[in-house]
Amino acid sequence: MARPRTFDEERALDAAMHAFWVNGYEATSTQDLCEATGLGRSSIYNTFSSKHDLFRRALARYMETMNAAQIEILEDVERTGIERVRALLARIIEGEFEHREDGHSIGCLTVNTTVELAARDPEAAAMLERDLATRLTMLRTAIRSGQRDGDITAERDAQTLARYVNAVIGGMRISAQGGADRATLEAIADTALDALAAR
Amino acid sequence: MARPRTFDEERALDAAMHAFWVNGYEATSTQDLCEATGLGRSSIYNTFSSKHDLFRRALARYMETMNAAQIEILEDVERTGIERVRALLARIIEGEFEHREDGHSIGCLTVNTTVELAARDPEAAAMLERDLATRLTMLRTAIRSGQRDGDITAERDAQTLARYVNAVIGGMRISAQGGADRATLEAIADTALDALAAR
DNA sequence: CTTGTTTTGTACTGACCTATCTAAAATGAT
DNA sequence: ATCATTTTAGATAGGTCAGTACAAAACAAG
Repeated sequence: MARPRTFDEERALDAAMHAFWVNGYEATSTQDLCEATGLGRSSIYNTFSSKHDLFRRALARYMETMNAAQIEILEDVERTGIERVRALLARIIEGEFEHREDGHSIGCLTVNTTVELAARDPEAAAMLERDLATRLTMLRTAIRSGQRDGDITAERDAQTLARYVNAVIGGMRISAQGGADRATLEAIADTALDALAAR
Repeated sequence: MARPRTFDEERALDAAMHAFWVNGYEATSTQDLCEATGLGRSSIYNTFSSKHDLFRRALARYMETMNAAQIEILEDVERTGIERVRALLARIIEGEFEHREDGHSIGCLTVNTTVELAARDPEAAAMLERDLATRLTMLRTAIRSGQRDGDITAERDAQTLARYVNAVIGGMRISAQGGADRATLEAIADTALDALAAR
């Protein structure tokens, strides 16, 4: 019994997420967010109560969609453990070339947020910590599966290997943002997998 | 035949560099820079003509000091190739624990700048590109030395391995900023070296 | 001690920042 | 059609931003 919204909240959230993803938190003004979402200031502040709140929701949404895509790869029972990790790295390279702006990779919002905000925004830090934990769990599962099958080395425990793969992913994203081309990223991924292979 | 400066330009530059390093470019205001350096606005604008210019000089200084320290490790003829790379990774871990603020690692200014500015600041991007090239050259040299001695795998070319090590370093710095402790970083480094080892 | 030059502190400028306020517009329920 | 409620647009507020203007202070050279 009141005026209905003329916009889709999730579409607006996606647009805001993209804006933060491309330019970072500080460099994205509320004016930028209005233009990115197509909403007026009132609508934004009415729906998401502040810039910081909107960022939190955008980050949460990014984590959800990203992890949903990665869990499918890492729990794919059709593949062996190491093949799942290889597929994950391939997916990440693909993502770096899907999400570009002016010929540059925009990287990964969680990595970008770790760099920009983790030290001075406890809420963002807590979200990143939880997200890291779930990603490590997914990785550990795939890695343990590979260790059981014998194609991933059993000389290091799954948690260590998971943290290593996670770090390599972060490094690949930085490399992509630094201008690395596809062949370079693929070579990094291939080399990184050498450390996982059973020998 | 005029009033002399009462401050040391290089000390001021170091202080500014540290401020940018901790908080990033956008989140460091000119007021912050005054407080960090102890200079007044006039002195800052008189010496460094703008915030952006000061940032450029701070970044250049960071790159110089960082690369000077790393070249010593990577060209240490007392060590084999792989030991040099191992020493480099150990040095980087050490650095992550030397440079902290409120219990958080402040990471690496070049990585932070790649994330925050590379896409929209062509000058910073050019500096980062040159810096990457010199770091890859240093790494390649050490890696080639290890390949000649037989302790680094010859199955991948030195350039690929250099890019891999560089990516791992970036990933370790992200991990550190994300809260990884020393043992975790050391385990990542050890695992990463498995991909370099001749087998 | 005067003159010329540079540095320095402080006040200021105009733009942009996040966020709010106000009132008109829109719509479902009665 | 009227009412209650919400969304929306636009103006506004108060603060902070990078950068400048200006005059006082500090010093070296003569």
